Amino acid sequence: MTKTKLILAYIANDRARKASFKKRTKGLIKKADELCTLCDVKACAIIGNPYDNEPEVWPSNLRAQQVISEFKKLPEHVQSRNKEDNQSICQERIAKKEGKLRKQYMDNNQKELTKIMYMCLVSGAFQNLSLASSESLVFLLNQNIKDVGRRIELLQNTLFPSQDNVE
Amino acid sequence: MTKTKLILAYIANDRARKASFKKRTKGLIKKADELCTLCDVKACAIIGNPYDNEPEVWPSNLRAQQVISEFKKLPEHVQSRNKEDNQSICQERIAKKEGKLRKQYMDNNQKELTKIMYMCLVSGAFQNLSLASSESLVFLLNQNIKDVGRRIELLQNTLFPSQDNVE
DNA sequence: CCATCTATAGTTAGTTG
DNA sequence: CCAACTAACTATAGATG
Repeated sequence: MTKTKLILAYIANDRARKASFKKRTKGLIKKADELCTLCDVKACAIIGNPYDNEPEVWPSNLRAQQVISEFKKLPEHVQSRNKEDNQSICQERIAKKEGKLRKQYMDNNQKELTKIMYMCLVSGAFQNLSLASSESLVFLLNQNIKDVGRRIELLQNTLFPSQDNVE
Repeated sequence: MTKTKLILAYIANDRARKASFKKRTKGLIKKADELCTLCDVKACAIIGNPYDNEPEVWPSNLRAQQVISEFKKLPEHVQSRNKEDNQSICQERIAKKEGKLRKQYMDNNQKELTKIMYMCLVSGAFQNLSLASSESLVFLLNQNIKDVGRRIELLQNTLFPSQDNVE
């Protein structure tokens, strides 16, 4: 990331990949250290090192082992939540996410239409629109016209205030 | 970090600490994901979660276990490097770092002197300097004078070039 | 290979709804 | 509690020595 926007994909170039690995591993460990200091949590990380036989182990071999052994005690807890509960919690979450997704769809749709509208206004070419797009577009244009009307009214009130409109 | 500069210390405020924990844990996992994608490495992380019985385990419980079990196979390798080697490698590194440290000291010293020099020039008060500082200062001033001399020469050659100096 | 630099992308503390 | 926002911050790709 940076100089050029990050493309999140395997870096084919060997040099670049190695450089990235070193920098990012260092950065990751720094972040982990910060988290530990700021929030006083126990944590560990193991990062396979393609350029060395030994993986990067943080915060230290020993402490990692300790965290891991605590972690291994847990699987029972995980299963102690009964399945019904898990299912209902999941479904709740799914519903919530779906709600957000729908909202996104609508936003996207709105933006798409706005784009089409501007393109039409610039090119003057309205003939290639589908009926559905046309109808949506009419709606959008009407909305914009209303917005402009409101804006004009507001400006008139600001520039030439009457006693009714200004305190 | 941000809005206010990060103070790397335990966050006493409960709300702030929890907020920080959530944001940073998310950020950390994102970074780890990126590292995996970009460099194709195997890795795992376990982060104790003070607000939940279960720790954050990344990339998944199962994959973490796999990475850990591979990691556990390694201690032999670690020890297969004989101690002599380890020691000499360490000493090499220490020597290198010490070299850098000395360089830093010298740089610092130089900067300190430059600061003193400017303060003296501004205030005109040279009487409070130790002998050592005075000697260093004289050296520094002579260097600066030489630098200025070279600069003058360079400028003269640029402004009034003679055949000898310009191609 | 490593260190340093710089511009830009990304992260996040604090705030607000 | 969560999501969104913004203003500071930090991280890092790419270039250079």
